Order: sequence, then structure tokens, then C-alpha cells
Amino acid sequence: MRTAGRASLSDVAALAGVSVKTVSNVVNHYEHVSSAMRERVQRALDELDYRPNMSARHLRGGRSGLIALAVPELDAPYFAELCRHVVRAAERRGWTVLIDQTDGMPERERLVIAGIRAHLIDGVIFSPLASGAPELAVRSDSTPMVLLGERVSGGPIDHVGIDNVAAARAAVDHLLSLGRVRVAAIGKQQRRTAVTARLRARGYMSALRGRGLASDAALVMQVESYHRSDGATAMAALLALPKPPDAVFCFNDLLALGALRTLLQAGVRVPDDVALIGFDDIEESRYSTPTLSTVRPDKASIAETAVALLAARLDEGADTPPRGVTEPFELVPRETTGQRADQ
Amino acid sequence: MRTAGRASLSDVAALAGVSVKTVSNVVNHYEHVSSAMRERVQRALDELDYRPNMSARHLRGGRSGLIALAVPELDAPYFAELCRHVVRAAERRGWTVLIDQTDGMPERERLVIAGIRAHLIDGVIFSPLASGAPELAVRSDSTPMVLLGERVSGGPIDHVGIDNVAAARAAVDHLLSLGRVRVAAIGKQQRRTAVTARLRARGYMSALRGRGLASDAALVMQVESYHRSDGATAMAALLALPKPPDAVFCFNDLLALGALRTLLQAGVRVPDDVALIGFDDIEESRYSTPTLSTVRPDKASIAETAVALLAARLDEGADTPPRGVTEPFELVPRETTGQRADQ
DNA sequence: TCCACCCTTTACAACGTTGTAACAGAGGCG
DNA sequence: CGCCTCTGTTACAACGTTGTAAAGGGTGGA
Repeated sequence: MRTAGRASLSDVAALAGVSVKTVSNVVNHYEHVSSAMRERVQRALDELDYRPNMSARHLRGGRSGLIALAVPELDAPYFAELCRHVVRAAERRGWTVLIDQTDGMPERERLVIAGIRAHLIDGVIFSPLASGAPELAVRSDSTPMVLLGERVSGGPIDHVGIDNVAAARAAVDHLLSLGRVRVAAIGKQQRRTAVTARLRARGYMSALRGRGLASDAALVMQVESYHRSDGATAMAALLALPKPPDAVFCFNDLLALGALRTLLQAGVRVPDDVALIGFDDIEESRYSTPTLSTVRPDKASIAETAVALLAARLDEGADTPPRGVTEPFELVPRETTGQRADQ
Repeated sequence: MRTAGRASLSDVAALAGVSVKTVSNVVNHYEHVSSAMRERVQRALDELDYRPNMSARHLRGGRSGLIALAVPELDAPYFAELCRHVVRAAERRGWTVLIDQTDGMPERERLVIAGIRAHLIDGVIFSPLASGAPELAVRSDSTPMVLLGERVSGGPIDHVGIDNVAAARAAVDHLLSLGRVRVAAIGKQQRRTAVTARLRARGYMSALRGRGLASDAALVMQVESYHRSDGATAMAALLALPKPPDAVFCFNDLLALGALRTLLQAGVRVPDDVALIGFDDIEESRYSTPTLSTVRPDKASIAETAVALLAARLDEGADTPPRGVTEPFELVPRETTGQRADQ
């Protein structure tokens, strides 16, 4: 037990006085091994503290037991929470997760799409930010990939996501149901590839139309990225308007929490003067004051489905048609839309 | 370019009509290859979209290019932010990071210590929660390991951390400098292995003594873990005391943000009635209302040092004496200790 | 008694890569 | 002209593992 885990099957075989294959059979719980032999080999295994060499197994067997999770930022709470679930779900299937952090940079995402880790990973779960259908369509690498987020139309790639239009509509409709009439939105994006932003914007417009309200372009704030600081800045701009909004829908919780900070600092009462709702239901939203209303996608379920799709794809090969799964979401009213404090 | 990345060196060699080793030489930019040959091989490489097989390289060369980061929880903001930095620092050295999530469970940490990933990773960066010196002392696996956190006395393991006693003392002293006289602490732990908690408690006591104040056991709150909910619960208990505190030092920011929620919900004014300070400086602390005073360890520097120590250990082997690095920290006063709003 | 079958163990090859050594050929020098 | 050195290319082996096939020995039925 003292020696380091550097012994190979042949070392163990030599010590036990048997063939390499017999040791391998014991390690892999092959059925037809006499119990005497099993015991003898096991003693040698223990004495040398044998650990299988994963690279050799992979080389022989073709699978590495590794999957990659490629996300923009690990420290964005939504992705941190998602990552936790993915690691757990992967673990249940005997997979280990390695991390690719793209920062949403086109070049980094291009590498993920091109399969920079081919021959290392069995598959990749990819949450694109800067890449859309065109970038994904030219993908030549054959490593199984599951996309998180929107469906890439026509692409042969499995994906899992939620109905962003419906979810955004539900959020905005919740604000409208409070009687608010000037509902702003924070989170519009310039980039062509920002599909999710576009869908949530569409849901926002749809909710307004549904109540017969005209939309006001001045109330739709564009942001560079989806951090607290972007939300804070956008909210400040909204407050500076001649006719500021009486409610704000933020495309994610971080934006909303940044906006909340600006509102409270400016002495605006939330929700009395301005109601607020976010998107993602990160843990933090349950502890802000006031607590943040939001839309909750089922992250555990998304993670589990993504890993399951990867597993299925791995078993089937690339021939079966791509699958798309839409996971449910839930409206979570809290104090920023007038809910009582009991969470 | 169409075909998937499944071609091997020998496929390329066959296409180019040369030996396998020549292709290998081209791939590895070996010096003595004629430019005509180089070009011919490159064409074949491109045509077949060759990607090196990492497992084969690892098997041959002994290194995998993978390191593990073993942390309790990825979705605790401190670890999420740290993880981001570790991934970046590793990337700079050509390493990929895979994640082990221990949940702070003894059994899971035992596996990390035992080297569950031996022969897969080149090294591991480990942030233990449930394991102390005894558990680490019996480590038999020889995979290089860098500990995040406290020094394991006498152990042969590199580590990087901060001076927790001094940092906690600085935090509490900051509260005392505001004239507070009943300073509570949230974050004490029962478990023997909770070294960090013990050191921060020691810093707390030391700061009180430094100002000639007696410590009151009723003001030191024990918690199960370091989540927002633990902080909220502990704060509620403190408020229920006959003589509640006028300041609270929380052993991390999450506890503090939970406590803050309880305070505000109870109508306590912060910092007027109760001042509050946390530890970690997670991004969230800059956006709560009021913003949270805290102690900032240099996470980027901790991550970089950890990876550098791993690299050094990998080059040197296990023979050189273990290194310990203490990274600096910084007191960050914000609104919960009366700082103005300009962050 | 012989053959067929099963149980147990083994030898061999192959996965893809690269270090080592070796080879052929060209050029320089005595 | 022969030896040496250098360039460019190659064959081979080995990293550790496991599937395949095959061998030795035993058992049971015909």
C-alpha cells in the first residue's frame, strides 16, 4: 500500500506469478476466474496499489469517460448552478466533466465547434453565446454534441432548452397583471447570434400586444453582456427618461439584481414605484431585499437531459435524427412584484 | 475536411505515401523535414482532418495535460470565481481542468486524496472541507497535489492560502473601529476538520482582546454549512437574544448576505443598528443593498500560484520539500460598515 | 473408451503515438 | 578516393490495456 499508484498489470502479474490477462480479468470482474486465483491476484493488486491506466483503456476501447462542458462563464451563477448539475448527472453515468470556458468569444467557441478536444472527450455539452446556425452548420468534427439553448434550425445537433418566448411572455404578463402600463425590458442584444435575447424580446412584445399595449422603443434597453453592472447601467438610463417605467423585465437575474441596486440607491421604492422581474432563478434572487421575482427553468432537468442525450447519441452514432427537448419553466413571484415575504 | 476527426497517423501516412514517423515529425514540427515533404504531408493532414489522439500521446509520454480541481461546491460563488481563474491559469500552461465536486463529503474527499483519478490527471488542486491532517497524512497516491487553504502541518503537500487569523482580525477590528462593542460572529463549526473556521474564530477573538473587550459565547454562532440560509438562520437567533449585537462578522460573504436578508426583513437598519462584514469578496457583495463590506483574498493570484506550484512539482518530482505560499488579502469597507455608496 | 463441452488460464495482437537507432544519400575535407 | 558529418527518412519497439483465439485439463454422456 505504500508504493505509489504506478504499477501496471504486468507488474501485478509478475508478483502474482500469473499472466497479464488474468490480472486484467480479475480487475474487470470477469466471471470465469477461480476464487483461489482471484484471491491471489487481489493480494498482489492490493500490495502494489494498482490503478488502471485510463489512457491505455481509452486507447484500447475508444472511450475516455470524459465529457466537456463548454460555457461562457463559470462564475455566472446560472452556469455555476448548471455546471453543478451536469457534473452530478455525468457522475451517475460514470463520466467526468472537464470545463471549457469560452467567455462567449467567437474564436473560443469556434474551437469548441471544430472539436478542439477530439480524441479526448466522448462528447460535449455546449452553451453557445457568439455562435449561431451558420457557425454550427459547418461543423465537421464528429464528437457528439448537445446544445444548450435554442434549436439550430436544420442542424443535425441534439439540443435541450426551454420555450423562451413563452417564458418571457409569462414574466411580462405577470408585471402587466399588477396593473403596470409602462413595462421596460433590459437585455436586448445587438449581435445577430444572440438568439435567446431575441426570443425573450419577442415574448416581451407578445405580452404587451396581448394586453393591447403599444411598445415603446425607448423602454427596451440594449446591453453589452448579462452582468450585474450592465443591468445597473441600463436601469440608470431608464430612470433618466422623461417618463420612466413602472415595471422592468430583465432577461436574466444578474441584470435584474444590478437594476435593483440602481433603483434602491436612487430611492425608488420596489415594487411600489417600479416592479421588477428577472429570469433564471439563481439562488441569489431568494436573498436580495426585496427578493427577486423570476422565471425558473428546471436546471437539474436540463442538465440531466443534456447528459442523457449525449449518452443516447454515443450509443446510436450520428445516424439517428437529432432530438430536441423542451424543458418546463415556472413563474416565481417574489417581493419585487409585490409577493409577501414568505418566499 | 469533410471527414470526421478520426484519421490516425497511419491513415495520413498511407495517403501521403510516407512513413508514419515522418507524419509524426511534421505534426510535431520536427526540424529536419524537407519543405517539399512537409507540404506533401500537410496536404494529407488537412485532407483527412487529422487530430492527434491524446490518449495515445499520454500513454506514450506519461502526461495527460489534465489537472483536476476538487472543490466542495461549484455553485458557491467563491469557488465558481476561483474555478474560473484556475481554468484560465491552467490554460496558459496548456492544461485542461476537470472538476471533482466533493460536496465537502468525507467519503468523496477520501477518494480525491486516494487518487481516484491517478493515471488520468497530471495533478490535482484540492480544497478540502471535511479532511484534515490525519486524512491527508496517509495519502499514498503520488499524483502531485496542491492544497487550497490551511497548511497541513508536517505534510509533504504544497499549499497556497491566506493568513486567515490576520484577515479575520482585520475584519473585526474594522467593526470595532466604528465604535461597536457587541460584535457577533457567524460561522463557527463543530467539526474537528474545519481548520479555516477555527482560524477565523481565533482572529475574531484576537481582535476583541486587542481592544480589551471580553468575548461573549452567546454571540458566536455555529453553522452547519456556509450558505446564505445558514447565515439567515443564525442572524435570526442573534436578533432573538436579550442583548442583540451591534455588529456581526460572518466567516464568508454568503453567510453575511443571508444575515443581511434577515436583518432587513426584521426592519433592522444596516449599518446604523447593526454593522456587517463578510469574507471572500464575491461579486454579489458589490450589488447587495446596502453593499457588503468584506475581506478580499486575491483569487486570481491564489489560482495562478496553485497552478504554478503544481507545474513546479511536476517538473521536480516528489523529492524537493513542500512549498507553502501565503497570498495577500485586502479589507474592503462598503455600506454595511458605513462606507459611502461609491463602492 | 472416446468425443464434446465447459472452465480456467494463457499468448498474441492491436489501439495511436513517439524516442531510438539505423539507413541512404549528399557534401566537405584530407 | 575514402572517411566523416550532416540531412532526411524510415523501421522498430514500447507505453498499458483488453478482445480474440486457443490451449490444457476436467466432466459427462454416448
